[in-house]
Amino acid sequence: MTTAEETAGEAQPWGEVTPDAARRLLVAAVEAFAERGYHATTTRDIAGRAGMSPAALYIHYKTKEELLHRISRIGHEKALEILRVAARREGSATERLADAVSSFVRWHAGGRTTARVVQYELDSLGPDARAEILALRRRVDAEVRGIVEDGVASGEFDVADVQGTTLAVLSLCIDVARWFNVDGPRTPEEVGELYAGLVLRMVGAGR
Amino acid sequence: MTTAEETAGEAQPWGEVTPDAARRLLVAAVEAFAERGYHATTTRDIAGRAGMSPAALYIHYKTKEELLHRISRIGHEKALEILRVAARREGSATERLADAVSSFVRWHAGGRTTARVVQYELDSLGPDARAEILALRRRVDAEVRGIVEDGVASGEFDVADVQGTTLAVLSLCIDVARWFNVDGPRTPEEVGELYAGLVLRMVGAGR
DNA sequence: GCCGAAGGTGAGCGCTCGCTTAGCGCGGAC
DNA sequence: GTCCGCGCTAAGCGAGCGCTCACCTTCGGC
Repeated sequence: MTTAEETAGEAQPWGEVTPDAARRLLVAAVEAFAERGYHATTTRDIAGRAGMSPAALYIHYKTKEELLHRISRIGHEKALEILRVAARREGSATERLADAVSSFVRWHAGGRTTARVVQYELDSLGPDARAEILALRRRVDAEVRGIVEDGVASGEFDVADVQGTTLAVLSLCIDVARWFNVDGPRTPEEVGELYAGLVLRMVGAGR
Repeated sequence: MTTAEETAGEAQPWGEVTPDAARRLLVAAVEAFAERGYHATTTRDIAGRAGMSPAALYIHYKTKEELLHRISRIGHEKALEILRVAARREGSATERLADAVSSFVRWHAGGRTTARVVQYELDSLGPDARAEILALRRRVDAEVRGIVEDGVASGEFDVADVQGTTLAVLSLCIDVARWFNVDGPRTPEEVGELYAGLVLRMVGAGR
């Protein structure tokens, strides 16, 4: 039901997917997977949302799972890039962590449709695709852990369990995709600001 | 594959479900839903895990969805009870919040099988069942918010956005069910302790 | 003007799904 | 001993699934 407006919240989404018909199918799949879940979505539903016949899907994708795989990889790459930009900018560890959390949360809230699929449908992938995505997740974890370690080294942060705290920070951000409601009282920007402040407290910044 | 050991981590699970055959089916459904998700689980799989024929399921439950509904209600009631006990014990808001978080997290980590179904398969319920469960969730939220409000009133906590912070605390705890791994490096007790400390920092306790 | 490739459709295959139905075995009442 | 009723099974129904196949259109190159 929401085709243009909701996905427009994401910055130029899926621009790298060509040709046009393949992108329309992929966008339709993202919406359907986010609404109903991978297993509850039919190939007929995806094709119908894209305005095509059921058979058209198989011209551009070998299986329904390949669609999920493509969505998941592109989404994880986008998430990783967001964190890489925040981690590599100039500034203190405090500033970089706040930036990382607020932009990561904005992505999960604003692009909730995509983020839901990316974060919660991993188990529906086969072993090989799943392993590839898990490797991307470890790089996501490493980016955040790097900032936390920098802050501990510089004395800005006070963290006893770096790995556990990093896990908690990422977990907090990712779960936004589960509960965030576009019609709710908060904008993605507001949640990003709130969460950045909470995370700085979690790492003991500014004590 | 894991029948006795994993569910044994939960305290006397599903003791209220009778008769015995109905309980065995329900436990089998919890395991299957947690492993594969509701839509990817077949009624034949559930019956098979319980050592019965596919038709046996329909003697005790009207539909597959009724199984999920029962699991979800019992699970939410258990979660709510855990928080009620922590919220109503004697002690400062700081002590009660730490208790609530650590016991809530222990439940999500130790009973990850159940918690996964309870927290992540809500969308697979029909509108009526879903509305009933959402009412239980609001009560869960109210319990935690009550503790946070008490802490703010007594001056123990420093929280600008009580509702938003409560949401974040619950979100952090719930997401444990997604990432916790029984074979991982941490016990449920360790995660509970770690998270209680992080949450106290989030609410600005002991500054 | 003709041709081949690319991109699409309508029909439908084989299969498995949730669920139903007819009937079997067996323990307790009398 | 007989019979009832409960708990269960074997078999299978109609429907909808992922996916395929034979065929049709459109269009750039020559």
